[in-house]
Amino acid sequence: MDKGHLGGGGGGGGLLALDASPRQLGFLNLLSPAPFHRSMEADDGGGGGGGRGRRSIEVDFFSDEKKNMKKSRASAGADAEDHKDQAMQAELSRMNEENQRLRGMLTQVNSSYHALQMHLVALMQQRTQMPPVQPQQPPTHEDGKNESAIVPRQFLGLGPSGASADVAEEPSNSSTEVGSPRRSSSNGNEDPERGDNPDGPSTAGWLPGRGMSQQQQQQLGAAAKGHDQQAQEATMRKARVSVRARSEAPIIADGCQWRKYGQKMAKGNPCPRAYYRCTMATGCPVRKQVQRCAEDRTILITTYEGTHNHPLPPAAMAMASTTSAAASMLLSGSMPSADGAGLMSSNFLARTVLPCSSSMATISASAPFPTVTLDLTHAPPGAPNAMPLNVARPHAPGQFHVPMPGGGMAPAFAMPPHMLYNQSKFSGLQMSSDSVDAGQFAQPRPPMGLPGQLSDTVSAAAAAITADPNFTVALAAAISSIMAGQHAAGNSNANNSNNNTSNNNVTTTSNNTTSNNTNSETQ
DNA sequence: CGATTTTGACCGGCGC
DNA sequence: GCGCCGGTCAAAATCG
Repeated sequence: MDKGHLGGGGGGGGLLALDASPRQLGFLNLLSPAPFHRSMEADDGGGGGGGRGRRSIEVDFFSDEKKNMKKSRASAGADAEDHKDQAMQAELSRMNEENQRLRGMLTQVNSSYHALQMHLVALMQQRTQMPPVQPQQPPTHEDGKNESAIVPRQFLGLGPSGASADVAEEPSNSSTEVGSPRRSSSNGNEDPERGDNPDGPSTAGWLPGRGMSQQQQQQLGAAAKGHDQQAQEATMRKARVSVRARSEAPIIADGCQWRKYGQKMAKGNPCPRAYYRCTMATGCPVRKQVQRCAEDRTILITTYEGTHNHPLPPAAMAMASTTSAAASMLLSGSMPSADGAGLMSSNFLARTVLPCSSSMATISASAPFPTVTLDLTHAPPGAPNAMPLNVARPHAPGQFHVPMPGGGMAPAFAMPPHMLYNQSKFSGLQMSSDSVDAGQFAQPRPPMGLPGQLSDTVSAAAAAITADPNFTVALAAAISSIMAGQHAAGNSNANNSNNNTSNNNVTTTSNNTTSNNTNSETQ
């Protein structure tokens, strides 16, 4: 299906798919010959039937170059055609050079990304094969032993299926879902994976929402674990990851293919909320809600729910991993209600995301579902439209807003930015010099050893790219997911050190009930 | 023709 | 029990 690449394939609707196909995904396709651009739809949703009436907008990050060329052309004027030609050619050649350099940079970035990706996969595999109880785990964390066993899996595959299926079969991260929908009616049955796991309605991760929960939960209960499991599962289904990013596009390009299945006017927000379902695989439980912020319509709020149950392209994996990671954090006991814990995980997330976007990570307890919010609305340093958003954003009582060092607020943990990388267990990422470049990318700075002009060019390119919410989201997702993996692995460390007590607190919230083995539930 | 979007209707949860 | 609201379904429309 090459039809729509985006948003669900664009198909009938003519939607441009910002999101979808890996091919088009800017983040991954930095190397593509065509200028880095993304297409987008203007306007949220509204529109009349089936994509008609929709208009698409192409955003070209190199448009400035084009403009400049035009300008130069105009200035040349009629008087000197020769000069004009010469100037044009000079300009062109210069542009070509810059282009090549940019491509080189992009190649580097890409390779860095792949390196990260590989590392992530390696980590995931390690975690998968790792025995439940880790040797280094501090003895003190008694309750945590379950977690230690579990969390990694959550990272790998939050879902029930994740426990078994993911290890053996799934190449990518995937597996179960964090949150989830309810009614499966059509989907549930079709799900191929479910067929594979007969025992697990529960396993499948995607449980038909409302209606099903009872029946299947009954089955589950009978099967074994009982209420705890049920509760946990429920929580899993409900855990959500919300990403706030500045984007004119109707949806964030996260590398997945989405199909819109509904749109509703949400109370208190003039902008409609759109509901999307992942269509990369039949029966994929992942859904997302897209809505513009009522206060600032340039901000796109994308809420992910669930974990993909199919292999994902790298780009999609980043976001998918993030949702899993975030959910795992939620489930690992660091709930919002738990002060220390929430703060801890919030900070963790914040630190995770910080490097690339100076954003905020928020964990919301007030929401109906445990939600981790990644606020990427703060453009990276050097980015054109950096606008503090949090100012306008009301802080709900139940939410923890973790100030990011780059965000103008006092750092939760007083540590120099560079420490964030290291202390965030970023060491794992620094497997190659290239990875470091990724960091550069995140925090634009003049590349070393590059000529002045080039460095400017690179900075500009970096700024342009990082300014793209899609990129920041993807990068943030990748990093956060990796970190989450570390976190999960070292859960004993992270949680134990700070959250041990939190486990107790967790119980108060419905969310928290899930703290135990999520994965095992499947069987 | 197949895939997708749109949109009204439906369902279930929740608060009163 | 009733109404509100969020989320989903599914028929119709549309596009490539």
